Amino acid sequence: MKQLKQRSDCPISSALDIIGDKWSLLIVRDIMMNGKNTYNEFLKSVEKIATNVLADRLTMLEATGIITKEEHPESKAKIYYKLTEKGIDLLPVLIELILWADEYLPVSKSAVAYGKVLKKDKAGITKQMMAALKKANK
Amino acid sequence: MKQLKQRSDCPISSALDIIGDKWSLLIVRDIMMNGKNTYNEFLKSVEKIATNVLADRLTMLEATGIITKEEHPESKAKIYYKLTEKGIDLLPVLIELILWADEYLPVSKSAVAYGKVLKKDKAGITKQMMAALKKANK
DNA sequence: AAAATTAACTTGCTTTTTGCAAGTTAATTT
DNA sequence: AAATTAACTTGCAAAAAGCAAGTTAATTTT
Repeated sequence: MKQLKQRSDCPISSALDIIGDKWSLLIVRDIMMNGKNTYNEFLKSVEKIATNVLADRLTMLEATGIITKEEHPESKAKIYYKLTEKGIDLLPVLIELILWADEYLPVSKSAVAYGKVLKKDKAGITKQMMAALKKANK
Repeated sequence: MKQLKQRSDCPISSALDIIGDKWSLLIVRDIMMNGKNTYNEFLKSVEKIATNVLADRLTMLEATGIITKEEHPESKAKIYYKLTEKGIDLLPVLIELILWADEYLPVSKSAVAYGKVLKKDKAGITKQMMAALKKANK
C-alpha cells in the first residue's frame, strides 16, 4: 500500500497526505452522493479507476478511518463499504470543490444547476446533508 | 508536464484533475497564507518539494490559471508568483481541509488553536480573508 | 571588475506509483 | 453442474516522484 507518512504538522499538508490524490475523494463521493457501496460499483464509475488502485485506496481509506468494511446485508459475496464519521465530515471539502469547479471548470449541466442551488444556501444544505448522512449511518 | 485531461464532467473529479495531488495546494497555501511568492521560498517549505516537481507544478498552476508569473518588484533575478482570482477562490477548500485535519489528524498546536477560532466563525473569517486577498492582489 | 552567491530552473537516474490485462477464489445464479 | 459475479491479486509497461548535480542569468561581495 501507498505508505502513510506525515510530511509536516501543517493541517493542510496532513490532510493531503491522506486524501491528496486523484482517487480517494472520488470513492468518498461515490459513497456519499452516488449511493455506491461495493467494489464493483466503485469500478463502474465514469472515471475508470484501475482495479489494483481501487483495492489500494480502499485499504488505505480503511486504515485511516475514513471508511469501514462491513458485511453486505444482501450477500456474503459482497462487501459493504461505508463512511465513518471522519469520512462523512469530508462533505464540506467536497462541497467547496464542487463550488470551485462549478465556477471555473467545464462541468455537466446538472452540476452547474446543483452549484447554483448550493451557492444560495451552502451552510444550510451542508448541515442538512451531513445530518442525513449521519442518521443513515447509525 | 503532467498532462491535463478531464476524466469526467463531474465537478469533484474535474477539480481533482487539477489540484488532486500532494503538492499543488501546498503551493497555493504558501502564497495565500505564508507570504511566499518565489521559487526558492516554495522550496524552503517544511514539506520539501523536489525542484523538478516544483517547476512542474508551477507550470501547471499557471497553465490552469491558478497562479501568474510576474516581474519581481525587487529583482530581475526573481520571479513573483501570485494567485489569480481562481487561485484565491480555493481558500474555502483550504479552510475545510484545515477544519477536517484539525478534528481528525495530529497537527501543530498553533493549527489546533487556529482551528478553534475558525470553527467559531468560518463564514465570517473566510469572507474577510478572501476580501483581503483580493484587495491585496489588485 | 572579477569572484562568489543567489535564483530559477534543467538533466539524468533511480524509486515509486499508476494503468492495463489477465488470473484467482469464493459466493451466487442459471 | 456450469456460468456468472464479486473482490481481489499478479505481472508488466508507462508515468510520475524523488534525489543529486549541473546550467544560466542576475546580483552581491571582495
